[in-house]
Amino acid sequence: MPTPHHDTGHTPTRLEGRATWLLSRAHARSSGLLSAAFEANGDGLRGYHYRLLAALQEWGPASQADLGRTTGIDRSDVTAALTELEARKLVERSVDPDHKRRNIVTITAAGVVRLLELDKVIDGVQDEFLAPLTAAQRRQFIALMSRLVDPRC
Amino acid sequence: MPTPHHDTGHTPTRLEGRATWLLSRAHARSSGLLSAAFEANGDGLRGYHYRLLAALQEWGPASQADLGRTTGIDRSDVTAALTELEARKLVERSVDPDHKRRNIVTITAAGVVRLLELDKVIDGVQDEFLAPLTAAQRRQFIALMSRLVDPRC
DNA sequence: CTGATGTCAGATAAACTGAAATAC
DNA sequence: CGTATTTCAGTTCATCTGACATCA
Repeated sequence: MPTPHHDTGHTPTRLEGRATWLLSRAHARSSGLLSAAFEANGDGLRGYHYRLLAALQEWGPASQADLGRTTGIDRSDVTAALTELEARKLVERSVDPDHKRRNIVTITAAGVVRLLELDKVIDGVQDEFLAPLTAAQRRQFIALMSRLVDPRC
Repeated sequence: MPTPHHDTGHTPTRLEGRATWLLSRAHARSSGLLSAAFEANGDGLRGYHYRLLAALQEWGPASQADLGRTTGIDRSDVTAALTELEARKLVERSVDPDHKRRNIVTITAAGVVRLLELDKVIDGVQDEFLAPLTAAQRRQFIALMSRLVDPRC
C-alpha cells in the first residue's frame, strides 16, 4: 500500500482529481460490463449496433449520414455496422428517391423486438454500473454528463 | 431533423437517458482532446505513460504489478508502457533484492520534469472538456465519478 | 504445489483518417 | 465547380486474454 503523502488523507491527488482519468476508468468499467452483457446475450451485436437501432426507433428512418450525426458514430463505421444489422434483418436500406446517393434506413419489426431485448440488457448493466450512487446522484450524474456531451443542456 | 416524438420536447429518450451511452460519448470527446494534446505536445507519450508517471510520483517507487493495480492498467500493458518510458529515461527499473522476480520502478528527475509539463497539458484539456459546467458542477462531477470508479467514496 | 510476477503474442471495440465513386 | 453521401482500407488507443517462465 504505497501512501507517502497520507498526512492530509483527502488531498485530491493528481490522478484522482482529474476528470480525464476518472472518465477513462469509469468508461472502461462501463464498457467492460456492457460488452460482457452483449456477449452473454447472443449474436455478435455490440455498442454500435444498439446505438443505431435505438436511434432508428427513437427518431424514425434516417439517412446514414444523419445516423452518424445523431449517434456520434463515424459515417464509415455506420456503414459497416448497418451492413451487419441488415444481414440479421434488423434494419433495411432503401435508396432515397429524392436523392439517389442517399440511403434511407428503417428498423424492421424484428429489429424493434431485438432492441427491446437489448434495452433490458443495457438497463441491467446501467443498474450495476450506477450501483454506488443513490437515485438522486444518478439523476445528477446523468444531467452533468448530458451537459458535457451536449453543452446546450 | 428527425424528431417524431417532440410533443413533450424533454422526454428522456432512450439513448440520451442512458449513462452507458453518455459515458461513451463523453469519453470519446475527452480522449479525443487528450490524444490531440499529447500529439501536439511532443514525443509519442500517451495516456498510459502519463498515468504511470503520475502514479510513480504520487505514490513513490512501486513494482509493476502494484502500478497495474493502482492505475487500472493491465500488467502486460504496464510492461510495454514502462519499456517506452525507460527508453526515454523517464523511469528506471531495478530488481527488488528481496524478491528477484519483482522490479522496482522509479521515476527519474527527467521523468518528474516531463510529468509537470504533461500536467499542464492535461489541465488544459480538462478545462476545455469541463467548460460547459460551473465550478460547483465540476466538483460534483468529479465526486460522482470518483464514487463510480471506487465505491469506497 | 500454489500463487504472484514480468513478459510476449495476439484479439477486440471504439474511434478516426484518407481516399474514392456517386449524386446533387 | 463544390458539397454531401456512401463505401473501403487502414490505423490508433485502450483494454483484455492466454500463455509462459520465474521465483517466493
